[in-house]
Amino acid sequence: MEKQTITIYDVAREANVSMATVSRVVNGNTNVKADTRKKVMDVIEKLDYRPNAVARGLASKKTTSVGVIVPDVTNIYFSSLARGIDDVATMYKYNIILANSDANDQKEISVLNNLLAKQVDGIIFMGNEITDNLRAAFQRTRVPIVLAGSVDEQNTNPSVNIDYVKAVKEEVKVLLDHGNTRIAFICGPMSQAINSKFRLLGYKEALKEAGIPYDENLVFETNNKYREGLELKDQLIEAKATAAMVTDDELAAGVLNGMTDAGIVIPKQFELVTSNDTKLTEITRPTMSSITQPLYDIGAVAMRLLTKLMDKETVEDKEVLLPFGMMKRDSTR
Amino acid sequence: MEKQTITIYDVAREANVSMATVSRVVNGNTNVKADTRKKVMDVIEKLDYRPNAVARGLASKKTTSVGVIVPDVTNIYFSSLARGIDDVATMYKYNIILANSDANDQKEISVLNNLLAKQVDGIIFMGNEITDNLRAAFQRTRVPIVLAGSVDEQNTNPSVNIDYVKAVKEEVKVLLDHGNTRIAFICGPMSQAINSKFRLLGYKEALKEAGIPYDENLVFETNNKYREGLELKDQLIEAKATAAMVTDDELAAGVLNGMTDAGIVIPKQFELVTSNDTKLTEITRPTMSSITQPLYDIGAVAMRLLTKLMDKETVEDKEVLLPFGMMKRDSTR
DNA sequence: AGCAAACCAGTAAGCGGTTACAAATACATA
DNA sequence: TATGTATTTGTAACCGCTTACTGGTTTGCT
Repeated sequence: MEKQTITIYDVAREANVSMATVSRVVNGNTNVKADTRKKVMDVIEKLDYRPNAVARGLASKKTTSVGVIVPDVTNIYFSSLARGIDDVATMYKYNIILANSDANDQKEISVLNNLLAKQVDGIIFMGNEITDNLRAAFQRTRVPIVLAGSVDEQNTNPSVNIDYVKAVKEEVKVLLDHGNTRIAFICGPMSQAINSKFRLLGYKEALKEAGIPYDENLVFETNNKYREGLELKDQLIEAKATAAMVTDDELAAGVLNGMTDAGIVIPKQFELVTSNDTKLTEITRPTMSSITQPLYDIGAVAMRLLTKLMDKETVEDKEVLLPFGMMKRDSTR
Repeated sequence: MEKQTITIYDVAREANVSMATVSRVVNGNTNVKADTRKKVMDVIEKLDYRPNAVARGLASKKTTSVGVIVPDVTNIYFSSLARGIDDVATMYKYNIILANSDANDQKEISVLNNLLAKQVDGIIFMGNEITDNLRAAFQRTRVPIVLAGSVDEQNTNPSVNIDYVKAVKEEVKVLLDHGNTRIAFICGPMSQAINSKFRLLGYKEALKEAGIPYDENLVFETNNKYREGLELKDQLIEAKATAAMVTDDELAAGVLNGMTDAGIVIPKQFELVTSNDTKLTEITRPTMSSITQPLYDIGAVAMRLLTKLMDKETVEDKEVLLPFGMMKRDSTR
């Protein structure tokens, strides 16, 4: 009892016009007389006709789908971006094909190829490490790709971010102003440019301007996991850190709770600043001061940028930096 | 300089075979002589040929894409499910087209139609309120649809869940065992069957067995937002509640922090149990006791079920209930 | 009225694959 | 060697839609 699908032919027959005409009204082509249009629309309505997007895609070479590559949707930083992407995509009649990559080079490439095979019209990539392989794969396709909340030191692709160097620098300065001289820098994988080339730089610059020597023992590289943050307390104490700049909220929550559990009073004895201003910053106790980033907007702007690229509009500014801010909450004095 | 794509024809020509043969080797059809296969594979390799999934989809009427409708990816409960779905989908060579619905009837229906127009092979639906309109739309298509972490009282679609009635009942019993007699039930929209028909029922049953009368004033309906939980403190105090069963972790975090901010010591003066065992339960202080649900697995199993349905395998058990548990943390005594 | 321009609608050739069916080749057996 | 069968491969129709091109109607203007 396969319910057979009705095609453009059925509509054409029923409306006594050619399929070309039906196609025209479906696509809003203006070269159709008003009453013909009406007649066709009525039949479409009556037959509950819905054009087959696959056939359309094949014929027009546009699928109105964009691929979204994300390390892990479960991470609220990325899901926030994804939400912005989806909303704007919907606005422009695109669908998103979402794929988790676990920030794994191999997966990223296989996922990318997969997406390209599906003929997506564009791709939004999140994940901060752009390996040479990946960059090469990016280059090999003519499908526009934009990076969201992710930097590539070589800037081969359009991207939407905030100025991480400056943001970190300013927050570290706040910490310095409070009299801290031993400020820890707790970040994700240094293999990611965003950490090693940008945020760390901001941290160093702030120290430098304050005339405080950079101390490697105050730098902690992690995998951005809550649990890792939790377990950092002893090292932090041993390093005599009195404050920390953390690059991920989950990680920061771990650090916060770990220190608190160790009996350290925050912010009195230890100040902490995090980076992404996700919901988590409000949920922890004490709440966490943070660099504020317009996460949703980063996604939204990236998608908007992508639509322009897909329409072959010329975009002047391919490297968008959105404004950031600082939100003081209870983890700083 | 449009980099032209290479098609199955190019491969056929280059390998001196017909396109049918190429198609066969690409699809792993066994009716191909070993050396022909080799020859074709070499050309595919050499030309870096990747079959056009859209054309394939049109010809074979299978897109290897499944639609995933989710209220909001930003909610960690749903993103956890989504992650399970994606992983299993990838395992079975499917891609997921993700769409946020904001749990809004209108959007859900438009998104559904959209997905169907894209010819997805199946759909996973999350969102607990299945309106008649939506149910009708579900019924109208022959594309298999499974509900993940979402119930429909009328059970018109296969689904994967835990036994919410029982889970809530057991947790409330724990609270009762601790001597609480005024236990609040704080939930999301009652328009969602999962709250009004299942969890509330579990709550009532537990009370009944304990011989405690049901008191409407102890039931709080919200929209599952952190902020709402935060603001519930006065009402909770006024209702003389000494414990609460909460149906969403973000909401619970709000309640927890609200009460704490109001000077109530948890769990000494107020006990709290939440429902989804997401990362949040570990991040709050005190940590939150929770019903444990295999969120990732619910998504994974739902997707696996869907693959069976898409393959037209007969599935005996269309209403999967996964095991749940209880995790005692610091928000209960 | 006559003719060009503007407007509408139809025809048919793809888009890049899958697949039923036919044809060709290989292999086995008598 | 002839014949039957099994195995490979090729041919071509079709999936449902877009769109270039063509031709028929209207409309506007002299």
